[in-house]
Amino acid sequence: MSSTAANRRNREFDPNTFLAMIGDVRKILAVPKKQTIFTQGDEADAVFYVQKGKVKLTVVSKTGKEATIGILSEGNFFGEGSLAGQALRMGSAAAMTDCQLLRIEKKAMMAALHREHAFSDMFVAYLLARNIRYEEDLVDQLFNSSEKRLARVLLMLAHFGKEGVPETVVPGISQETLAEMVGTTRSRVSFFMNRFRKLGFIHYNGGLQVHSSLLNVVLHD
Amino acid sequence: MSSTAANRRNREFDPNTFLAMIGDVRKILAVPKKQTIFTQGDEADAVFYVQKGKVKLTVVSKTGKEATIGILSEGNFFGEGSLAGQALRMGSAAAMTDCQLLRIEKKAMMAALHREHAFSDMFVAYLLARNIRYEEDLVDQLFNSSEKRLARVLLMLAHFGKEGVPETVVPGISQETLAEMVGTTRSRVSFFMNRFRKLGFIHYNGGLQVHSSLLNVVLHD
DNA sequence: AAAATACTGTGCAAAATGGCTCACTTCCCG
DNA sequence: CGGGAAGTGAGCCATTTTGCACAGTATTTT
Repeated sequence: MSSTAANRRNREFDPNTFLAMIGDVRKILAVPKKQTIFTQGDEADAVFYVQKGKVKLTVVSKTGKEATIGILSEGNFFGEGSLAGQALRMGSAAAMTDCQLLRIEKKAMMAALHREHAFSDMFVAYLLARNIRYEEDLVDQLFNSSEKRLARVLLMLAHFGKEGVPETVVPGISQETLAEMVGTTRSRVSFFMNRFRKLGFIHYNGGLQVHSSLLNVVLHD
Repeated sequence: MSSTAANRRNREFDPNTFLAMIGDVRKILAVPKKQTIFTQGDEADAVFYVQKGKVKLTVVSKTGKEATIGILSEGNFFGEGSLAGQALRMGSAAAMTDCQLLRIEKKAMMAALHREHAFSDMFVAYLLARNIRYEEDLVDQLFNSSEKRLARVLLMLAHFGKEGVPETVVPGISQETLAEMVGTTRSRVSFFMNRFRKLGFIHYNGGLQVHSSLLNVVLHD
């Protein structure tokens, strides 16, 4: 459902229109896989827009635990906290694949939001979609067991519905990362993944294949 | 921190300016305590703005469990999902106290967002603040035990920092509701509340008093 | 004021989860 | 190519959490 929103956005605003609205085209970053984009505690003075690739957002707690807040694909913003007055990054961002990012200075972003109706409309649409997504994640945490949460994360990572493809591979994502997204331990993820595999919900073929029947885990009592 | 953002908003946009921007002043609702504002599954064709009072947002799962997504005070919007294309309400909203609400038709809202820069800026600021709040809630769920989550919820409900008041009373909120917000069972809430009381972190005086020392529960390992 | 309805404090057994450890397997880098 | 680092599958046990159940205490309602 968040992919639906993303598609809607992409139809209306291709990256080029986008760049024109911001004005400064020189701030396109090519970030290689695994490279850090910003770190928790850094000064926050810019917003990023993913043009290509996948970005992982993480937070580290005072006790050293790590959580993964989200994995963003093209068409998404991150680091928007800076626009709301957060002076420091509340989390870290890193490239999971080679990425092409647009770095937008806070000032330029706010100016564009004032100036361009279309841009502002688009950003509002993005924020609404993001809100919905966060709300869903939160509800998921409040309602479901770690097993169901894992199933849901896997389904979302598989990009179901995109072009009607019945199943898709998730690029090398570790059980550790899955555990951080689900909010549980790696051993638990290992345990459930094997259960899913034995039940035929997922399949290893070089990469990881998620079968849509995994939905049953989420939907069933 | 979300109250900080709310204050900032209120300084810049008082309800009257607001009304002028929307145009139609006749849609102010007076909602008595406990009354339902909308129900999960209803058609979603309007956004609401809290001018006065407290509103509780809840979601019911397929298995009948209930979760409380948030308790909103004045200065907040709710039901914005409708603007993002959600045709049906994903949750329910009910008045916890007598409320004064502004009901804004989806069309009027979107028109105002197009037309008025100031209004659009304000709404973007609101959405950013809301995003931050959701992210914090999510991180809290991923990191902390139910005891710490309860402590955090109590602290937020107590509106700390508002005018430097060291402690505040939470109006009649049941353990059941707290459990729904924290994502645990009522018996667990009862257990922790008593622990907090014995440790002097909270206090019953007719209403519930939350002492700032409760912060220690959240901060300590 | 009596009856009906919430709400709260506890207790307990069953289930789920967290936190480790250890042995293997893969993958990447020098 | 070899070694080291990272990732995975399993098992074990202490805690935490759930899911009831019940009795006592407020609150409302009539």
